[in-house]
Amino acid sequence: MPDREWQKTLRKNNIKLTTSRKAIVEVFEDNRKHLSAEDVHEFLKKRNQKAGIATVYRNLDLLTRIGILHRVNFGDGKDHFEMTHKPIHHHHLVCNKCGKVIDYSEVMGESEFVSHLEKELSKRYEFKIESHQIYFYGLCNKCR
Amino acid sequence: MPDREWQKTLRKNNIKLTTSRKAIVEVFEDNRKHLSAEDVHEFLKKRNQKAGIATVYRNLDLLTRIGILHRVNFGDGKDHFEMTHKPIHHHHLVCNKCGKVIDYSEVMGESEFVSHLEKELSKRYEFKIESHQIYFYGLCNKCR
DNA sequence: ATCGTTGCAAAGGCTTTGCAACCTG
DNA sequence: CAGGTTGCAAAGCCTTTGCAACGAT
Repeated sequence: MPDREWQKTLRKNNIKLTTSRKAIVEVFEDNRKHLSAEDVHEFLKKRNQKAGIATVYRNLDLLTRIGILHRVNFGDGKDHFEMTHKPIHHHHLVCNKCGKVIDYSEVMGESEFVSHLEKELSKRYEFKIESHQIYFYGLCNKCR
Repeated sequence: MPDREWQKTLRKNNIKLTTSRKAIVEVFEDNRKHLSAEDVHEFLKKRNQKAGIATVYRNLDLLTRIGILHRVNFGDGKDHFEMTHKPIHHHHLVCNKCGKVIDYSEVMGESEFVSHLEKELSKRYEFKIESHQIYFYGLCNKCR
């Protein structure tokens, strides 16, 4: 089986492919969602691939630093992570009442507009933009 | 002196205008920035309007719930707050290296585009959108 | 064999909470 | 005067860290 993209990234950064590390990335591959450290920890337990919670934190941080994961924040007091290379680039809708998070993507013209914004801002502030996140907050269909 | 807008909001929600509460909002009025609870606490000390840190937290939360403040997150592990009704609506650029945050506004076409997005998303997900936030991450001019 | 990585438990940082005293409307 | 609000200290949560044992290259 050929290396997956993220394994190349590990090698390129001289990072070892340990059992826990591999298992953690696989949780995200099988679970295309924004998981908290505790979520990941739980998923690993279910698969009998237990890793200490400290290991989970250390790896989420490391994988974020080298660009395999993204850190997102929904205002619930903990960090969440998701794979950077999802099939489709997306953003989030967060319910202010129940905390539910909806991923959305493919709104017509959005990516073009974001490119326009990035170009304008990087020029205006001499800022090298590497990523962006858009959040909409409100009430979901159940909470309205 | 006529009531300021936020004082009406307090009254409307049956919330008392206490000394600490007033002082906290004034910190934001004089300091149009994204402050953490600790920042606010410090500013109050400087003005000899000390309030316990718990009071600061409780009020930041309350003021956020009734819409006078907005909660923003820059990935530094603590919440930051800013006045909702700034003279100009704005978003943030966050430096991944030094953590510096730049407020920006008035990029041509941005507000029109966001309205378009909101309309589309609220229809698609039956979601009542109340606010939004856009973050760009990258390297500031000093860190590049 | 080397040096990164792991687990555990302890420590740390931010935020929330219980409770009695206090203050606003 | 009633009920919201405050201060203080303790407790709660999420996250990080020290250190010895372990494991990938």
